[in-house]
Amino acid sequence: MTMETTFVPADLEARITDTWTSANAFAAGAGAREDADSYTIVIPPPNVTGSLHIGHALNNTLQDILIRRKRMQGYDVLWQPGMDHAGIATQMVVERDLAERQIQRRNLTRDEFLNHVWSWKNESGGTIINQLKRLGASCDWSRERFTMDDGLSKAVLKVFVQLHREGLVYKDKRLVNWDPQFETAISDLEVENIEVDGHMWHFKYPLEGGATYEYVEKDEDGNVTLRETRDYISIATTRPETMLGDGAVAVHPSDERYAPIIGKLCEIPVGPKEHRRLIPIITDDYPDPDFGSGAVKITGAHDFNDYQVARRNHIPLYRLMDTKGGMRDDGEPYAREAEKAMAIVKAGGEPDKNEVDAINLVPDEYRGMDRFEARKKVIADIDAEGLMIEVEDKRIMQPFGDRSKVVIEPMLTDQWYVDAKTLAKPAIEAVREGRTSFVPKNWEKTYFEWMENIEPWCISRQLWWGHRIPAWYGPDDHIFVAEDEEVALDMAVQHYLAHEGPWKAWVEEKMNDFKPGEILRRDPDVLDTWFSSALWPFSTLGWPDETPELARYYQTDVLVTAFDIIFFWVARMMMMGVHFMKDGHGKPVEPFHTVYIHALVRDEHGQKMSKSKGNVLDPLVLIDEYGADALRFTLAAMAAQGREIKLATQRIVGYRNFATKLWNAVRFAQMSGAEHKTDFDPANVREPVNQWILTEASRAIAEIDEALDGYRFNDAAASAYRFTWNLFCDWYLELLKPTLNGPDGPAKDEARATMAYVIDTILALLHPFMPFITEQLWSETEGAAGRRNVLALSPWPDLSFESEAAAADLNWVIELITQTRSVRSEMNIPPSARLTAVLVGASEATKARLASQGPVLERVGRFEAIALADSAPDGSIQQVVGEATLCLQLGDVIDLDAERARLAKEIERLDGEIARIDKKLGNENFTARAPEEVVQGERDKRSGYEAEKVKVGQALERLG
RNA sequence: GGGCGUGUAGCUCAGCGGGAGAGCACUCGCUUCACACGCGAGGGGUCACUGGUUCAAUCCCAGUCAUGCCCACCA
Repeated sequence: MTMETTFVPADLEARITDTWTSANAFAAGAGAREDADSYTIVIPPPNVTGSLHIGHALNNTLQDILIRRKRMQGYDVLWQPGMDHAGIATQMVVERDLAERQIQRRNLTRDEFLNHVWSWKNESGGTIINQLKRLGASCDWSRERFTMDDGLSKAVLKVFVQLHREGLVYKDKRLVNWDPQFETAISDLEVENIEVDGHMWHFKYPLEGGATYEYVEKDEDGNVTLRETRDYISIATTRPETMLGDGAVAVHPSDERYAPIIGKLCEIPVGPKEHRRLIPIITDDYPDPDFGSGAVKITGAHDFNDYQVARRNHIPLYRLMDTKGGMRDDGEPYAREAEKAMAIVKAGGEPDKNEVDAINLVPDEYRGMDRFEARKKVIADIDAEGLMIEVEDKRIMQPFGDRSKVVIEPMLTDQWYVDAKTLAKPAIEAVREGRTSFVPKNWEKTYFEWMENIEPWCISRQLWWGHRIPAWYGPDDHIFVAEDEEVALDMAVQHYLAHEGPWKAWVEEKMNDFKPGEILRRDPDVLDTWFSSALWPFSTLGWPDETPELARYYQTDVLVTAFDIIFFWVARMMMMGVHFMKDGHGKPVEPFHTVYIHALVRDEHGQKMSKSKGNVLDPLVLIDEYGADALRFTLAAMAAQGREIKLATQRIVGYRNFATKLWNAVRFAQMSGAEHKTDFDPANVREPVNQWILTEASRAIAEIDEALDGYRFNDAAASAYRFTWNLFCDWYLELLKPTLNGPDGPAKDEARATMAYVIDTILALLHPFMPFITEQLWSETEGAAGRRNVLALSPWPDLSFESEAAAADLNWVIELITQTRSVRSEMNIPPSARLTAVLVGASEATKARLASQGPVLERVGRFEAIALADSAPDGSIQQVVGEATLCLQLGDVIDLDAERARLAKEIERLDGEIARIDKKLGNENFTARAPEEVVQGERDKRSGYEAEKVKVGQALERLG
């Protein structure tokens, strides 16, 4: 076997992937022990339109680390992959695609369009799956699922129908967030509120018939600051175009300024003068008397606050806009429509929603106008009449669609809702009682906060791509919800036959000559994408069928995601999971017992990565350049809990170097005859250096296990890094060199075998982090080891080995060499110079160490020889190592002044330490109240420093 | 307005009651027979500020300042 000096990831990543594939290494249960527990993670399904960004890379790296370790530990592992159909995103992409071929969706039938989507999906969709494979994600790819698959669609239907039957899904007409670009409703979560520069316009709403009143303003002490006669009420608004739909003006009941005109009518100062609408001045607790003029226009159909006020006060809701956000262009001429509206106002009482909705209160000259154009015209018209009081510049919060980026309109429409409040209760309990817990724990607060204030979830979307709502409407618009049309039809027939009325005879007649679709119309809307995502942990396992996979792998273990998905997805999976999944006793089974929330990845300055800023790091480019292993290790090493990840390519370079280091260490071991023995037993190891590295390996394994069990990926990565580089490479391999270069014999054999064993341990420990290079190195050493398996299916290291004696020996060796190097550097002794040294005042133990470790010390410390002596030779540099003093004999070359200075500095340092401890020990409160072992520890440290100081002092004396 | 978080070496970050750490950057020295994507040795920090608890505080508590994010209906 020959290995290049540098590890080139691009050459072997594809090959290693093939190795895993042909070993079937990622299949559910691969390599599992008999009677193994299951370990399941469902992937957060990426959008079918998606491509791998750095957030995906982090998310899937962390999952893969968990999965690969559990697999190696012998669990029955399933990492369930798949994709989300991403309703709006996909429809958008396909529509754009079609537009390039001069095809408009509106010119296609629904089925034609859906065919286009499916063929787009088959040709261009799902590139992210291959990108995940490049990252090394060890999902069971044979089980890939798609939220629009037959099985998952069946789950969606069942859930919708059952929730409807239980009254937890219902249809309602209320204000929703409307996206005028996509012409669909969206949920609260899909709205981003962004602060933008805006204006607030103050207008006069004249009182009916030119009436006047005494307007009085007072300061806090009740002194009158303004008194004037007014024939108007002052209204402020950020959205003048909605004035056309005003239903009232509201003031606070305690606001004395307006008390004289409560119950009177005022005029909306827009539209043809002869048909200005009059609206009542009412009281409500909503207006804040201290804000603006204290009077608020109430536009119930176009503002969420106003909607509440309007409903409370029986004010009609006038819809002004069409689905594109333009001013309505339907109905009768404005004059006629305004009369209808006035008739309603005069009649009083609760207006019929549908009747009001049919009224188009947009003046004729505004009809069909874009909403922003209409705003300009309203302002200009009012200004021209002299009714504008002022324009205020103001930062305002404006809602935008998270996909379309256009301004969202509150719109009065019929939509389907999930009663989230009811479903949230048991989902809150599950977390409250610890059956599901968040890591880090503080995210539970965020979860509770949202779940306890949850609003009805709008689940219908006016799109074509998605799960079509299984609701059918009869000729009288009666709703029948069922899993298919046949059942719905049965329900309808029974319904109509059972109810006397105009439709009974009609149905009886149709029954004789039935044509599908003649009696029932299906709801055209589809469900919110997140509705199907909410079922992902069990729908992917076959539910509603009782499959073996469902029994085996549900409940899943941990869900790994970023905090921005808690509301969209985690909360909804919790709601659906506890509602639909029950154990044998009917108790809810949560979809996962742990939710691990990781950070968002930022650029190196903490800025959000975005195309416009040009600071996007593309994981695929990084993989090409540095290898998937380097990227993965970097992400893991930086994934500390509770902190965002500021990713700099410098770090990736550093971990690429780490991969190269590992590569060369194994290369060196191979060249040195490392022997991978399957029957290697640490208990039979005799040499201290080998016992020491096994002790350290054992510690590293324990650290990594503990860290990964606690989802502290960064700690695990740091332990693996330190052990591999700073202990194994920097010390162990160096210390082994004399033996490896020496004569054949038991010592060399043991070195070769131990070295090979520890390398296997390192490869296994690093495998979850760096699967490619470790798998490659594992196969490089195949011949000697007689490997049975790919590393991915090999056992996770399980070593408990400790030799205190060996650790003490080697720590002494390391200290001696380190100190000598330090002295060399300080005294400008060339690294190449081989020194002669004697050890003075050595204990029996140290003498024994010197005897056994002598050759190693000489080689690694670059000594000509180290002998024992009773006293320090003249003209030597002395350093205290433990209880002994090492004297470096330099003859004439020694710079006595420099050496005196060095020793004096050392004494100064020791004096400082001793003084600090004395201060502590001199404090009676400390000696009396601190734990005995802490006090004793300080005393021990003090005597150590004291002894060292004596020896350094002696060395100084000898210099004269 | 509510909630969560962060301020530690030039930079990016660990640590979190008893001797201030890592990586990168920096300085110095190395053609040491695995590796210059390397080896060795260093310099560099009133651990934001002010109080408090404690024998002991970078760490716990309170407040201040700075800074980031999430949620929210001030027209």
